Amino acid sequence: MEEYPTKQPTENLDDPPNSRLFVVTSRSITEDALRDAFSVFGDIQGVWVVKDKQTKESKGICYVKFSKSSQACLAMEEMHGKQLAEASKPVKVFIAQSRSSTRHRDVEDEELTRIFVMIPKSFSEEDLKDTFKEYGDIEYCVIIKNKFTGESKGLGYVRYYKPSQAAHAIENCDKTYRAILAEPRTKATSTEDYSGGSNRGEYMGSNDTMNQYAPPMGDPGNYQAMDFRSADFTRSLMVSTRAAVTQEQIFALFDIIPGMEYCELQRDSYGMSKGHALIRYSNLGSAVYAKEKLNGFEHPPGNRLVVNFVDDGEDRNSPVGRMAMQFVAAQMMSSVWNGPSNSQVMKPPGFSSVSTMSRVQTDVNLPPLKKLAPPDSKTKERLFVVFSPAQLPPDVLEDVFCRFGSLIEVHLVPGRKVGYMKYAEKQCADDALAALHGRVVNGVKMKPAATVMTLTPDPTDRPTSSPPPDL
DNA sequence: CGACGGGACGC
DNA sequence: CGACGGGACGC
Repeated sequence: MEEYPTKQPTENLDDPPNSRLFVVTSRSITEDALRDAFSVFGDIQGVWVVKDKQTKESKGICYVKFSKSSQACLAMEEMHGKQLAEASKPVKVFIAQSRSSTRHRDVEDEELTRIFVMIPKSFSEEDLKDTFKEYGDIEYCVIIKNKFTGESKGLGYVRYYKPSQAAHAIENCDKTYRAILAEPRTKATSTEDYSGGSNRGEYMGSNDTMNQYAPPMGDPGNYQAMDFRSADFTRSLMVSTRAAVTQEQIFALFDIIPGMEYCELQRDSYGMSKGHALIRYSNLGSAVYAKEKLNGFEHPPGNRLVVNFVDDGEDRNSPVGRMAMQFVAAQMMSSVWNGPSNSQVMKPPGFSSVSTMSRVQTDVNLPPLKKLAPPDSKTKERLFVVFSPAQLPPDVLEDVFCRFGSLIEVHLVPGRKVGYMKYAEKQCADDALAALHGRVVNGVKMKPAATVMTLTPDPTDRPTSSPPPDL
């Protein structure tokens, strides 16, 4: 009759996301008491009371895993503050931090009540509300619009009052909405007041510009003393990656440069990498230096990281920015020679040769690199490319296919040996096709072919010359 | 304040 | 031979 196994594999703890509770309670509360109290809210997959290794006594902490996030959220909402037994202290109930996360602050309702959805461009905020109100009371709906034209970008936010409502929406709404929990806004400007009612005032009370929710992850070490360190010079970087990387990998890489105060890989609702990480250093120099050295760094090999400043309109090439960077560089060099002046570990092997290696080996005589066309360029031609024996990494493909000009985007079909190269000019696509058909890059044979555009193009736009070879 | 076990897959 | 993703908030 083991309906509810107490154990489950570690890899299921966060699946689905936010389906596990962190419960702080009296040390006297037993697993059975917890199970009794929480099982009415859903299917419990496991209960674990954390005990002292030696004494085997409960530490007053436990985890309760549900099969669904909505069940866990409901249990949290209903049980928080309740007494599980006579004379026991009221329980505190939170959604457990995912096991892969290194953060230590509680998961707040703020992070669990807003969803992010893809909607038809024709949707008004009223339509959005009407669609999602069946899952719970909505505090507000917002559609992301073009700032100038006011046209919808087909994306929206829905804020519910309770985490269980947001979870319910994510679990049950039509898949085409692709509902996920919204990432909290990154800049804590905090004076938002959508409701007129309950004031979400967690951010109030901090009257300086230091960031309130930065876990002190890096060790600022000796560099705090430098003149460049001040809230005014605090700078953030955005790291983009196309291949999967872990939070730990990004952390380790950017922690090489002293002064990292914040590092978070942004995740989607399934806990996978979304391809972006936010890094913040305590000072401008470290941020400038990190971008200088790590932009283009391949990690893992073949996956080029792109590092940019989070755009705030500041000029990084200002004399003070360069001085700040040189200051950090000098500190790091001296630390390499003299040994670390603090607990920080410097540089991985090959650090100095960042981004100097070519990642493309081919017999094709390639033209030089060309800039990509802007992402919003209209696609005039797509090449359908078949790879053998396997796909090439997207950054390698971008490197190769951009060289004929006007490349907008590389798109690989997941799990298949094919992909698309989008071009803003037909001639460029034709040139790439002619130069690359049947050629080998990094041991992979490529067979690009022109595709039929679904949106019928202007006939005057299609020259009759140079038909695709070999087809 | 209050954060992560014990035991060991299966053809 | 082969075939279709994505996605972020005026401070």
